[in-house]
Amino acid sequence: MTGRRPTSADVAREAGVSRATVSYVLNDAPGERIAQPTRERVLAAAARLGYAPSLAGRALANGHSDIVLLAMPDVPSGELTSRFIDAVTRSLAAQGLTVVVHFDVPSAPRLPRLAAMLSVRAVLSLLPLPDAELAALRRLGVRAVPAGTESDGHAVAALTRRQGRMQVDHLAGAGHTHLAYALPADPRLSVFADPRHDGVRQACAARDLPAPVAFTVPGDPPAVVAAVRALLDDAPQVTAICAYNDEVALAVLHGMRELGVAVPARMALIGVDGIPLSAYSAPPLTTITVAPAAAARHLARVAVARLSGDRATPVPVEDVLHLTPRATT
Amino acid sequence: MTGRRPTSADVAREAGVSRATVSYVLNDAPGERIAQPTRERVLAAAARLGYAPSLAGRALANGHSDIVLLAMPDVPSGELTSRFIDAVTRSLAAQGLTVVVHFDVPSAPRLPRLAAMLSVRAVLSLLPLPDAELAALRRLGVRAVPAGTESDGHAVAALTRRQGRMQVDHLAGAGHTHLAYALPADPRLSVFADPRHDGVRQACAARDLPAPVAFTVPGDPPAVVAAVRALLDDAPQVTAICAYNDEVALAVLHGMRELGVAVPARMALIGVDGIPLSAYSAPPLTTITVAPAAAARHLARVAVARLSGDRATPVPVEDVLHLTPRATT
DNA sequence: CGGTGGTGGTTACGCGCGTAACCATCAGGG
DNA sequence: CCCTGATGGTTACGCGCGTAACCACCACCG
Repeated sequence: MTGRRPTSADVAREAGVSRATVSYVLNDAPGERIAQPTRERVLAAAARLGYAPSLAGRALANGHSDIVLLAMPDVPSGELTSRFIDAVTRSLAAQGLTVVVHFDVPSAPRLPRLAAMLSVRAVLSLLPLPDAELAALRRLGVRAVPAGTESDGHAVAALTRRQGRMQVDHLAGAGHTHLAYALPADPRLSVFADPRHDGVRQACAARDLPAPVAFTVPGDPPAVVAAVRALLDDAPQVTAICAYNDEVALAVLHGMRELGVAVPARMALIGVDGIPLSAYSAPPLTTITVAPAAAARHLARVAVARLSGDRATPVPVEDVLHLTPRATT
Repeated sequence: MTGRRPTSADVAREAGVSRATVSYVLNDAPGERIAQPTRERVLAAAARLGYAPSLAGRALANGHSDIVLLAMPDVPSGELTSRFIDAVTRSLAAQGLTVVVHFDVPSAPRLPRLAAMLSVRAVLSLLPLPDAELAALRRLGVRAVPAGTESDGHAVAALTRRQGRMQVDHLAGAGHTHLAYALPADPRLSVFADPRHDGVRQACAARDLPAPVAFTVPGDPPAVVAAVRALLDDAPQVTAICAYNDEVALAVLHGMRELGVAVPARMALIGVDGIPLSAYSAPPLTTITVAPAAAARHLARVAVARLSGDRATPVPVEDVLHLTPRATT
């Protein structure tokens, strides 16, 4: 009694039936052959004992568990990430699947090995998986479901590109023609920064504007000032900057302030994310605000839909992204 | 061959030995009874087949898996969180344990049930667990290992309190005697905000200063201005503010700017965290910088040490926290 | 030559579960 | 009265693994 968790045999004994009956009842067997009173006795006994089936036993018998492994890439994770995990967990739980998160830190068992060990039902991944891992997973008979690939409209990339286009739409609408794109220094962010850059380029091309001037914003304040000065010297025709995100934008803003550049008179600036601090800069930052809950729901829906094979009807983009005009444009 | 993953029986056949031998070799059985040439044949066969033991089978035989469930609280997670997960994963992997993360979102199977299903070795948790969950886990025979409790020096609380004390040390050292403490609005943050508040109070008491005036900083800009104005009106003697973290500090700074209050001349301000943006405000923010990697290692070490029952030798606090003096003090 | 003690394996079993195959009981029809 | 067909269960087996118990073999000693 003490410490040992109850097994289906305990439930069977308690209910006065065989173990098989317990199994049939608790799994709602398709060929329903158990009488109602018996069912109820079993359910009552299970409840009384606080019975929870052992995943190990079940996985062994079934050949696979009901675990879906969610592979998170090695990128700095923020609110969006945790909301995404939340949303995925929630919607898969509704299908009886349990989500377990694996952070792809350069340590720890590699993804395929862990997937094999857990006998997972599928591997879900927000970003495209490396080809090598994909192949290894397939070889193990594991369903790998990246939320899309670059070619067929990878969900994250699509959303990210869209943000870049919205930045350009706003700036071009205000009459700007020569734009720059401010990249973050952390190379791990390129999975997001590159598609956003693409979006900016595409939008410029669509409007017959010259290609945006790309420059990288370093991590420490003096270097930021130097980078901004270099941009002003090298590309004096630029009058507006699309920043990778609000953090980069606020760094650039700091550089402008240090150099005495008037914002937005001489240089307009727009970010992405709508972090709380974007409202508190001097001047407050214009940005493309992301509704994290809606974005996460959108991405989770795409991912989960691919799990069942079909394509999701995406959340309308207006619910996920919208322009927050403030004082830097 | 196609799709089916290899079992230890496959390895045994391949190596021309019995399954038991395979098991002994691969687990490095303590009473080493297998000859070296045989060992090597088995290891080679396992490698050739890409064998990975099934956790399900192993868990069933052992009565428990080698999984440690890391329970993450429902708090906004930042860089520290992911670094902590990384550090824990890394150090437990060294002990042959696999970390699996469960995000305590209000959906999804509750922690005790998931722990039972996975036959986990232990449940690790950064913050103290609710008593109800703790009891449920114990009843299931699962070792629950919160990284300390409030009473005996809970690791996160200790670190957090320390930050509050460091804030006061700096301000009092500069001659300030009447302090305020700026609380965040999000109630989920109280697990961190409260101990930090404690630290501030303790440090004030230790120096015979009056207790700090607490006030809450709301989420939207106009409300922030109002809150700051209220503080200035209600407690005009206050000359310095300890903010819960840099975000709160930057919000307060915005309020000061809007009200034309001179910082630091009329009001000094200090944050906690050392987020990148703290360097880019006008004026740049003085703060208690947290080295996220070191902090995560420290917390992970405490948690992992408790798993093996003993107490960790903590990382020297100077490696984790240090003062970054800038222009707001 | 019989016993004795290693050495290097093998055989046998059970962990908790799902499920195919089987069986007891009873009502109804020929 | 026997056979048939439901109905409502039960018994038996195997999933992949760890490990206790067992055994074949050989060297050595008395």
